[in-house]
Amino acid sequence: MNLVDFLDRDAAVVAPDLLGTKLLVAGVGGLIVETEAYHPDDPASHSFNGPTPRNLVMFGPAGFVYVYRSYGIHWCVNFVCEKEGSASAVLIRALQPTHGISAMRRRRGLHDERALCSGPGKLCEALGITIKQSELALDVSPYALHARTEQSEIVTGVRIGITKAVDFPWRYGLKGSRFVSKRF
DNA sequence: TAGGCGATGGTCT
DNA sequence: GACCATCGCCTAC
Repeated sequence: MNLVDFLDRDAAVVAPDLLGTKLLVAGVGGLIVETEAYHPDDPASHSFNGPTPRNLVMFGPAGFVYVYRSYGIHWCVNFVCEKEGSASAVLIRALQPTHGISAMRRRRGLHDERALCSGPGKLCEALGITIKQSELALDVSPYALHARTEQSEIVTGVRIGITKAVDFPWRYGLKGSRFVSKRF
């Protein structure tokens, strides 16, 4: 697929469309089972208050990766979407591990496969994503994103862990997946 | 299974 | 100096 065309759309369209695609970082990763959309005019979005050194990549073209530190401890990874008007992105919240599971277990210090990537901070640790992997293109090594092979049923819900615009249903998950961070 | 809470540091005001 | 797009451990049931 053409990655830039795929991502250069409304975040609320891209987010559910990403479910079932395969994200790999240096060969380690799995199927995306949970995402959240963040809109340009969304008070909960990092881009809402305009560009800063941290979020600048969100104001660039679609197809790039935005990594930030959350709660001073964790890393979270976003895909930059269309920039029409301002900036938008999709937060990747959970993966179903398929590739490099032994490497993920080593990084996470965990055996339970379900807990390896069931949250934005967890999947970054499992895939080895830090600020060093921010502002890189998604279609260039070490990143790779592969189109899904079959259409999947999608469930929606309210976003998690935010304090603003809490009632927009911009959280998307693969129906019935055991690998999401919280049940819908 | 569900809810409370401490750890911890970059970013912005 | 305050704010957090979290996690994991601990309780209570």
